[in-house]
Amino acid sequence: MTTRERPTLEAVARRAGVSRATVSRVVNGSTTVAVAIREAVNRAVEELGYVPNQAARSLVTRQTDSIALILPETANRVFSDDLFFPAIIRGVGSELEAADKQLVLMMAGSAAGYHRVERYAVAGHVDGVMFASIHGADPLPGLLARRGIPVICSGRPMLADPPVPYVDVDHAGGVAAALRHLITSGRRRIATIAGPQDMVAGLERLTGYRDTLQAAGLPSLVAAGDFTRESGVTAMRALLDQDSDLDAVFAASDLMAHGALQALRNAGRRVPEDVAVIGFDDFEISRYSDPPLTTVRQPIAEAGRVMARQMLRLIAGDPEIEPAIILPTELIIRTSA
Amino acid sequence: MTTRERPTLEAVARRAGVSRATVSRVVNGSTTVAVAIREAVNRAVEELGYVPNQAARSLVTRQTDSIALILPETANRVFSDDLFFPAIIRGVGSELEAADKQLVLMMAGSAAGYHRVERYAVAGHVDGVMFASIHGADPLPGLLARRGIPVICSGRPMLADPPVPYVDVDHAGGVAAALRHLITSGRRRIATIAGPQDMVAGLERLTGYRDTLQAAGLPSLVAAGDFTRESGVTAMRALLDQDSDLDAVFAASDLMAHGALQALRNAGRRVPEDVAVIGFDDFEISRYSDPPLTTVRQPIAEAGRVMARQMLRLIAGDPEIEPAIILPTELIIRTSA
DNA sequence: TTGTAGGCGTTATCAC
DNA sequence: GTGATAACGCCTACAA
Repeated sequence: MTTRERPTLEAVARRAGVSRATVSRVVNGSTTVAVAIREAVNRAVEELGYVPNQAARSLVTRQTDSIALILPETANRVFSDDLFFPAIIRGVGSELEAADKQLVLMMAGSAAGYHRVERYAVAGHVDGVMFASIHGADPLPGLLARRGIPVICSGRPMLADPPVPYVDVDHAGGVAAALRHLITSGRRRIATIAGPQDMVAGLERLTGYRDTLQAAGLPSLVAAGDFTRESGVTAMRALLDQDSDLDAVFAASDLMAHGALQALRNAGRRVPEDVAVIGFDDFEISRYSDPPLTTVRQPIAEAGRVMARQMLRLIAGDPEIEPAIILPTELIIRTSA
Repeated sequence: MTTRERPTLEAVARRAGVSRATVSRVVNGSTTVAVAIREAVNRAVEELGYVPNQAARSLVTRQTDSIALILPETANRVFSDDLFFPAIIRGVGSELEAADKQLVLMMAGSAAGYHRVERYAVAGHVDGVMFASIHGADPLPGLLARRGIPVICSGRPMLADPPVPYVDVDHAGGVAAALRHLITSGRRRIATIAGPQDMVAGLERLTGYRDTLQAAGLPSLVAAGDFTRESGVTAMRALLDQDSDLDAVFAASDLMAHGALQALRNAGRRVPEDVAVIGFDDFEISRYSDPPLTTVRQPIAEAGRVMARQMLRLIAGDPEIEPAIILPTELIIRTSA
């Protein structure tokens, strides 16, 4: 390991025969430097392999050019086979890359991790913080915002002392479209597998289900899930126990829908002949399920992109950040319903 | 947004009626501070909500307590439905969390992104750099190592000017076990869907296939893939075109195996009756495929954990880092073969 | 257009 | 034990 001493501005200046200030100007792209000198400096930078020390730089500029994305989950949940996080990371990443900002991903599943994240952000390690999802009345977004740190949430924060701008999708509209499709095709005993009720996405999809069925004068039947495939299997079994004649299920996530498909198959039900199934997400794999899944598509990657864009505006000091942006959802009809 | 001024050491010192040096000692947990003073300082820290400025701190300590994990792919590839990256991130993340280090994930798919990553690391933003996978003769690991930055790779780097320590799995052993299983169960026309040949994982699995078949005196039949499901579909079709009587396929990744299952079904072949299929990875979803996939399990998350552990030792200055650690693979027999 | 000099917030080396 | 004080490497008025 060649622990070569890292050259400083000073070293470059000496080599180029100019002052530190001039080197700094060239490095930062100032236009008020004579061409000859600029070239001499650039040559010296090249020869020495000079790269500015980030700590020294941000000590004075108070900027780091990197932005955090908080995943308030354990690594195990974030990167299991749930494709929500990957999609949002993809969206955020592409947008920040275009802006030449560095994305700093942070998993904050444990209490310790949570605290580390807070300190990390407050310590000025990043210029802003985005939240990929929010559990319950999470105090962190408000806390950081109060510290003067730019914050944007994906998903409406349930609590936000200083209101934090957010990006979300139209849960209610998507659910309503799904249920209308089921009702129109003659289904009358429509159950749901709900998502976790400490998350806005889980709450709003369940509310949408209840409201729509009530308006249609149909009974509702609810089983609890947590967005995972396993919980879908369990919930589907519970639903069949409660009403063996149900003819449709709306699952609040694609993974739970896949679990439901599996449980239905094991119970000897045909999909969609006996029971129609609709999910929510439209992950890639839902095109390959057996049968291919009818589902509500939510533009997760797009939400990530929009969130990153809002963050960049916030950091740039744009005073007119929309307090909320709601992206549309769309029913994708395949075979399962 | 309450842009409250961030308190400094100075402010805390004034409030507690001590010097900056003493506050620094307390904050950093020095034991040589009188109890009464320590408490006074802690109170002041609490009241002011003081958090050390990371830039100032690392300017002098030359440490950041964060470690980068480079994903040399576009965000689209990293977080598609390929579960390799999530697994390695999970492993690395859990280990670093335990060590109270911050994991900084960086996607470096584009040339620009690649360059940004290099600068980011050289600028001293992180204490060390891990590579999640390596394409071809990637110069970056060696380049960073030459700069004196601690580097660990997952997967043997093909090029490493100063040799870089790495963690990998036993590709050859896994492939051999898979092929032995096929041969033992009577298969004689065993094809393979190879992975990308610019990656060690792709290379070694193909080599393992060729060597084992040759030793068994069986013919080999190879189609190229790139680890994705789609490439698996295409490759399987090509293989059937070349030898419609083949009776087994070894795919170098689970996703390609899934693609192969799909293509075989579409071609009217039964699995495993007509054609046996074996994959490589053992992702969660492979337990749910139709039929459940026989596959070579590689301990990806464990590789991530080991890699992180080596990195921590490297940073701590441990002089005895193993140049290579190879983790075992295991054949998981399900239904497809 | 270029150079000088002060300061960003910490840590660490000294005396006291 | 505690307090001055000098770095750490860079940016940026301000002067020249």
